[in-house]
Amino acid sequence: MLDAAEAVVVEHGAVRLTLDAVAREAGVSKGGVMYHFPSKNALLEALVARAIERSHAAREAQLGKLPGAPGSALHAYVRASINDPLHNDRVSSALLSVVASDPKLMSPVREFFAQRLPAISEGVPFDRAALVHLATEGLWLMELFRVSPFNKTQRSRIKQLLATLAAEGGTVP
Amino acid sequence: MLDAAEAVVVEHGAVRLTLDAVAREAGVSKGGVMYHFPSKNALLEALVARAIERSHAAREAQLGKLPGAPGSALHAYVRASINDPLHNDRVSSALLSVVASDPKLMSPVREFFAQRLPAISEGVPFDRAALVHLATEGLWLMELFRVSPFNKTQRSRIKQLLATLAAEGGTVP
DNA sequence: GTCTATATCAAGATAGAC
DNA sequence: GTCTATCTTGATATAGAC
Repeated sequence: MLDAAEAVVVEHGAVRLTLDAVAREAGVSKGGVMYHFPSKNALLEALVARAIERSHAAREAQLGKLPGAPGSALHAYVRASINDPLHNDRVSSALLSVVASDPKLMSPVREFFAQRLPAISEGVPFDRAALVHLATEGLWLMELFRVSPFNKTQRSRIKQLLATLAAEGGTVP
Repeated sequence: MLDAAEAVVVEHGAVRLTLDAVAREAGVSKGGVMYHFPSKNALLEALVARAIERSHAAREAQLGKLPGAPGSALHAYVRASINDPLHNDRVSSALLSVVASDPKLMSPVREFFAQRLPAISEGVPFDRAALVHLATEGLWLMELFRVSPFNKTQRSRIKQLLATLAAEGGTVP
């Protein structure tokens, strides 16, 4: 059922995430959908929770692949965030614009960000953690809204730059 | 009329930017609103254009206040973006979530970003321009969505860091 | 130019049969 | 658990009077 909802969101955007559309996609009727989710907000909440969980998992996975040095948590975060568009990104992307307009739906997202900062900052000076975090998030969000002005070459250069900064710091010319 | 629409957007969010609400705020009737804007999308387009224009003007204003050294365009951009919440930010904030779900409305925004990058990159190495740009945009967007995990102290430290990097570059520890 | 009245529609939600 | 049918609401948009 959530899979069907995600499919709708990815395909048509979250604005057109209607109970009808989910029902059609899932091969059931509206009534069937509303048995599982008493309201549309409940459905959105579940989608948000899932996206957060996946994002967390992606970061953990990257962390497992890196040797445990200072800055590795930050580095893992960068690697997990800057990737070729993954399924979860497409879902988050479409979701964000709808979720953002409802403070109640945003609150788990806010908490997610609040908890992530200390986790990725571990063993790294504040300036470095903040800068890398903000730039990574900036790229992610700009790509989410499809307003990133960087081309493929520039993007991979940025990717490299952020990875280096995350792992060792460095000088910005 | 646009002022009324902005007032509604700021106060109740763009989701509730209805023709009724605009009419009430402007002190006219729905018919009156629709005389000026044939459709709701036309109204949104006008709001987007206005927000873009103001954003551009804010940057120009900062640029005028800085001595013309290499990196001053980037520095001016940082100063214009990182400020205590201005009226235009509140409008953009509320607008973005609605506009983002309509590619047609997003296209002027996309163009704005594309044209801004070369403007603020002038006379600055790519790495520095990209990093500062992304981090600034990251902070702006996170604050837009109220998910920034930084407190007041941290924020002003970041502000200082970005200003320094924009103006002279530097070392990230 | 601005108003009122109305058409039209899409969507969330409810109730009760099966 | 899932379906159909129906209610209700809120919003865009149109038509035509003033």
